[in-house]
Amino acid sequence: MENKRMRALIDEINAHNYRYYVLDEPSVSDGEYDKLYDELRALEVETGVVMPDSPTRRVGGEPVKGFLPHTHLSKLYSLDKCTTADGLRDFDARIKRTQADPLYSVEYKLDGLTICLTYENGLLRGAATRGNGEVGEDVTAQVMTIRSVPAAIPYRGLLEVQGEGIMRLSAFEAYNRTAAEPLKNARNGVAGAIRSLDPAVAAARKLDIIFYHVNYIEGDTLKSQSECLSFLRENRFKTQPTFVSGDIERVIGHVAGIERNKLDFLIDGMVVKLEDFAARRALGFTDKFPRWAIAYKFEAEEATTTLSEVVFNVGRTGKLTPLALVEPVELYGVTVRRATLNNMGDIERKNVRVGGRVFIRRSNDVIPEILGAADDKGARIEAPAVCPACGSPLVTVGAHLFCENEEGCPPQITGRIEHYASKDGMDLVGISEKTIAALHDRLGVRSVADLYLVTEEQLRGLEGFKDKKTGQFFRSLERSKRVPLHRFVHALGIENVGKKTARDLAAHYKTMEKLMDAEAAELVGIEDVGDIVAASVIGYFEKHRPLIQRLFAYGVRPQPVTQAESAADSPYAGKKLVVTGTVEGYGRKELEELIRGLGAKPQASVSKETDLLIYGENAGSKLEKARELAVETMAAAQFLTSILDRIR
DNA sequence: GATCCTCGAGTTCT
DNA sequence: CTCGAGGATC
Repeated sequence: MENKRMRALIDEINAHNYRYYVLDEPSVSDGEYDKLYDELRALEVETGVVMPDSPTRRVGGEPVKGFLPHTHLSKLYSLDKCTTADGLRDFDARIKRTQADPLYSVEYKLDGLTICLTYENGLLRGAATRGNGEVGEDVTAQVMTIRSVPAAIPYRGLLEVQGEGIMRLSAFEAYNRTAAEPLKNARNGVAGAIRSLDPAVAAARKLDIIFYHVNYIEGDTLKSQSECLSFLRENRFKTQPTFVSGDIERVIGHVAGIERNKLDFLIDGMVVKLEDFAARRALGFTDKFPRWAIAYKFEAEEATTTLSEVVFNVGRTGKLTPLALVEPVELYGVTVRRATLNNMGDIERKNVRVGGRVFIRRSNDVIPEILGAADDKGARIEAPAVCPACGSPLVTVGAHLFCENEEGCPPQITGRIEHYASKDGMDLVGISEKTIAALHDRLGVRSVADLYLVTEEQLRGLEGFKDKKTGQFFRSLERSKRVPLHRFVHALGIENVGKKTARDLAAHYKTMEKLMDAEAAELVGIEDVGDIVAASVIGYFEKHRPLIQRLFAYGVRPQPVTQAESAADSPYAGKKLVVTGTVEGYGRKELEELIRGLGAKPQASVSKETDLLIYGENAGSKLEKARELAVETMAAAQFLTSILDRIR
């Protein structure tokens, strides 16, 4: 009985919320609304039942301990961009090479935080940030506090929708009128709130969210952007008006006519997308961007400031990078004190001088960049004659200056150790930049091999190294002794050998011993390895064989990544997996082999014991059954992406 | 030899 | 993200 009344109350309150927060057409007085809400809350307390789409879940709840990773159902791409009308004309020309009469839809490029919502059976399952496009962070508790996010929708299938979380300027100003600590700008207002572990922060900022894309829908039933937007609206998502035209000149006119300062939210440009989905599919994607959309970005906010000094930093490769220190200046809410100047050529081109004024902006609103000189005052910037860190003579290679004192130049030594310890290298958790500096200065650590000679007694002598950090230090080093070969090769920091080339080399040679004896002819035979990379590899081992032998002596044994060994740390190890549907490029047998290779068990049918169902094209009853039994599911394409590292 | 794409290396601030 | 440069391709 109570349940029935609760259901009715929830539906009524959600309907009022929808009209108020999404349609902006209030339908009840505050008093009436509060009455319904209080009655619902009382019933929930009485029965101890809180339904999944209850509005009382929106108040924020307890702070969370940390963000869990969330894997998106399909990859979220970023957009290619341009800053001029000609950029849009080029885009139009590229499209017209393959599409006869393209139709474009144009919308605001909102300046906030991209958020991705997953719905299943009509209920909000979770919310995540964009992250790297494949894996984001689960921010469900934070996003739940946004009133325009529907807790329940009419559509029943599996759905992932994408929107931009924003803080309206009116909300931003209202917040700052009373806040103890005012926000610097509306964008930081959203990003900070969503990234705060305490959902109450998000609740207090009165955020909003506007949707523009269906990232995943069962059966791919949508045919165009306008259908996509109608679908979103029918399912109670807030959308923005779009401008549609097939004439790029009209698109340019529309974009030029936008009056940013009349809007109640921040935008940093306009997005032009191909309207028709079949046309989009025909164009496809580059590695990073869809070929069927482009972001036209407005000029970034610029400021002028005084360049007070130029210092030269030395990196792990010995490369000197000029860094401009400027009078602190506010740009998009953060105080900028430094900006890179890349190289001497860059300084010449920009004609900047110490003591003179310079134009500065944050490129892509993130990394500070000096655009050029704003006056002709100040003193010329001279290239240093010797290394600022060690006093050695310098050489010029291409556009850059280098210090060749590999063994005796402190920033080069610590830089190499930092690279070795980095996440993509040996992943020495707890051996940070600071720790490495202390090891270098206080304990005389001069190479990555020296790390393994540090004693507990020595470490405890350093500031801040009590039980916890000391334990972590030695555990990290111990763990590193069984690192996969490709990570070890990357960690060495061989010139021109990064993550991808390290992987290729490891896959080809299988063991460190064979790689160390590699010959030029064979190296060049490997795809994407040419004369220069081959010479780097051979040169490295000629010089550093003793270092590697020391590492071997201390117990470092890089592991060839065979299937059996990759299984141990596979996230799928020991899990029961079922495959359904067809997967392009893979036979059923091959997939089963792949699954075994991950240390998982392939099964024929879905049961409640199943850990994960992987579905390809034309998936049928197994997928339905998995949903019924609440078995986790994953698109085949995504599964394959997630194990890319382990296939070779 | 020019052009496109991809990779490596270095980049700021909170 | 941006730059410069290596590799592949025509």
